[in-house]
Amino acid sequence: MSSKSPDTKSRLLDAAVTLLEEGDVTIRMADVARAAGISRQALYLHFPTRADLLVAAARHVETLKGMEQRLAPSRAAASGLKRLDAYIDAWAQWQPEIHGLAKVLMAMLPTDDAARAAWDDRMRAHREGCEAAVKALSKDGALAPDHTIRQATDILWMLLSLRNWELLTQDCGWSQKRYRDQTKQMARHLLVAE
Amino acid sequence: MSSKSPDTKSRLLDAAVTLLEEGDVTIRMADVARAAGISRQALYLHFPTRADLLVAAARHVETLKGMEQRLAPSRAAASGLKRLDAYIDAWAQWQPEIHGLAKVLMAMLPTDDAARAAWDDRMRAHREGCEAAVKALSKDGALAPDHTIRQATDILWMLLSLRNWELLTQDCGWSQKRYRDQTKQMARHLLVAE
DNA sequence: TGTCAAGTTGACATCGTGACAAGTAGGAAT
DNA sequence: ATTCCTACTTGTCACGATGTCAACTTGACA
Repeated sequence: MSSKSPDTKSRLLDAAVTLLEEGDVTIRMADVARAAGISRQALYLHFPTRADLLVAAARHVETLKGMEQRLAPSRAAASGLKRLDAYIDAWAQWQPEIHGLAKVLMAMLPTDDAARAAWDDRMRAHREGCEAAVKALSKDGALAPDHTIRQATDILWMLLSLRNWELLTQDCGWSQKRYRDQTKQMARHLLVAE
Repeated sequence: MSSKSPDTKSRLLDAAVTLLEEGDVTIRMADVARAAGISRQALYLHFPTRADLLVAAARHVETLKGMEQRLAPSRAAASGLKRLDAYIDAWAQWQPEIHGLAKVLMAMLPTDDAARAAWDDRMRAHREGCEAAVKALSKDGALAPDHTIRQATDILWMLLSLRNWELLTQDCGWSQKRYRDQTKQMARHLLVAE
């Protein structure tokens, strides 16, 4: 599969991720190649299109930053409520780190199918996390009775969307801590039975 | 100000809006010109850049569809709660109509300053609507005590964001009615004192 | 020594934006 | 009747970014 030189490939991905994290939204193939110290043409040997590169970068950043480990506290939580809180903790910490990349990917969604696929893939993974939290609540009998599992998952997924994080922290100027605490509280109001 | 031929200009805007509503995301200057029945170059006489055109289209669509009138029921509402509901009604009806345009504009936000300005302008107007609803609630003593006006406005604004509408109706498959009713209910849970 | 993988340079096609120039049709001014 | 102006025409061109193609180099391995 991934022939070529593996370290060059990851050097390219690292370079892409770094540029994206710096907020370079108009990231060009030439930029990434230069940042990784190879020629623009060689970049095409590893990633045939710009979309391929960005999609790979999106996956790379997750393994790079150990998303799995961060979710461990949530999975291990004793109660549904704690699981929900722990998931929101992990997610709130995660969001600013992937913001640069997410912005670029989001901008590509309307026009680029590959970006759309990568995005949907990541969002589905996130949705599963939401669903697990909702199910844990339900198991405890803590889920508000006016919601099905499906519907509650929809709501939590919406509440925790990247866009909402962006809106509250960037546009409304909420601090990271405030985002986290308020979001937890909102999740409770929306999902948890009194 | 707007010299040239006024009817050509609005024909161009109509054409742009129509194309955008059809969901043509990769809308090109040539497409709009052709749809309006003039040459591509003439289009540049009216709108110097693509961003100018799209920004004008964004403003055009609001006057075209009478956003002002639709907000009348909200403004006239007798209680804070009714005002909130009426505002959500108007907004829920509005969102699908501007979705195509909003998608294109949103895609331009990261790179285009003019698009950013137009977007911020629209969002600020929307935010003022949210704030008015929150203030009406507060006046009735119906606002949940753990929120300032500012904070409650932030939350309502987030809840009613276009992205959330998109997420719930497109990705989660909620019907328009369900979006409306659920959103009303969520707004109550988040903002209204019990 | 020959071969293969990974990269190099350089030229090129394509597409959309936007600038620029020169020409034309029709109406209004004097 | 002529002149001027406005809105529009056609045509050309520069630019920037993506992606393709061909020919050459270099280092490792067998």
